Amino acid sequence: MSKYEKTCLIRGDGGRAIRGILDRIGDKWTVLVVATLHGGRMRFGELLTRIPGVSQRMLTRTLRHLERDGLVGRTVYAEVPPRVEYELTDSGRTLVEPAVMLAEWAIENNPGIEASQKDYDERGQGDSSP
Amino acid sequence: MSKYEKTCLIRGDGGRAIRGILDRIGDKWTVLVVATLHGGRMRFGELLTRIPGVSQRMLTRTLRHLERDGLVGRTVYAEVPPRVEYELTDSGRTLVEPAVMLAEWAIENNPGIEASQKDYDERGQGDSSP
DNA sequence: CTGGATCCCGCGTGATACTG
DNA sequence: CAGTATCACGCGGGATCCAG
Repeated sequence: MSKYEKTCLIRGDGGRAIRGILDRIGDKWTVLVVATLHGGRMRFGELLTRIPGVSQRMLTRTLRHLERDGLVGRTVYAEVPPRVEYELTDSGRTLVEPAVMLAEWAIENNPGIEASQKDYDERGQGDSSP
Repeated sequence: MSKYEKTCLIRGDGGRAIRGILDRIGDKWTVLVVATLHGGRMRFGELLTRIPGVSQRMLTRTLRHLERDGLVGRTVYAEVPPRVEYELTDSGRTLVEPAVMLAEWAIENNPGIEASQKDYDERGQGDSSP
């Protein structure tokens, strides 16, 4: 029995666990937030700046979800100009590793995948006309 | 510089690569299909049976996407009762490994995450009433 | 058996404006 | 600066019917 079959992604739960995680990190911003936060604790505005394209709303949502999951810690400073800082929890940090695995795979395979897509798309058009 | 910073998920592309992959495997069925297909080549109906809850439409869609990405191979047998078999390509197989990483993480951390969620949700309710 | 076509709903996502 | 509220849109994804 291989290592894969042991873990095998789908267990008795029909893949509930893995699906739960994928629902979480599969959304548009979670991974980028975690990745950015991996650089260290930082405040809301900084995240907003560092993550290109994210909206306030989405950043807030994502952070709340991560907080709820116990992957990100939130610290509010009772100051006149409000300051809130976020940081990965220990749990959150453990997520970075598998995420990096995936990222490495992604970076390595993206060219091939895009090529394959292009190939696939072109083939679909030019096969019926001689 | 740590290994993470080297790969760092967000590169010059602002996370395009990783986001591309996440868009792919982040959908509801891709990972389960890949995981199931990791058990060996099998036909459409078999996948439909093995993956609980997936609809015909979604299975077809997912397989098409994976095929387009070059992660899954599709073989059609010109028989009277149509038979189509799917199997992971070499590229597809390389995806299994990082996916398993994630799955292991998911299975290991799911309990903690769900506990954290429950905790978070309860805290939100009972803090204002003395 | 395989899988395309259609209809339909809910939710994720984003733009904008407002509050503390 | 941090966060919420509201609205509007598009797409994922399920059910169902039809075709080769």
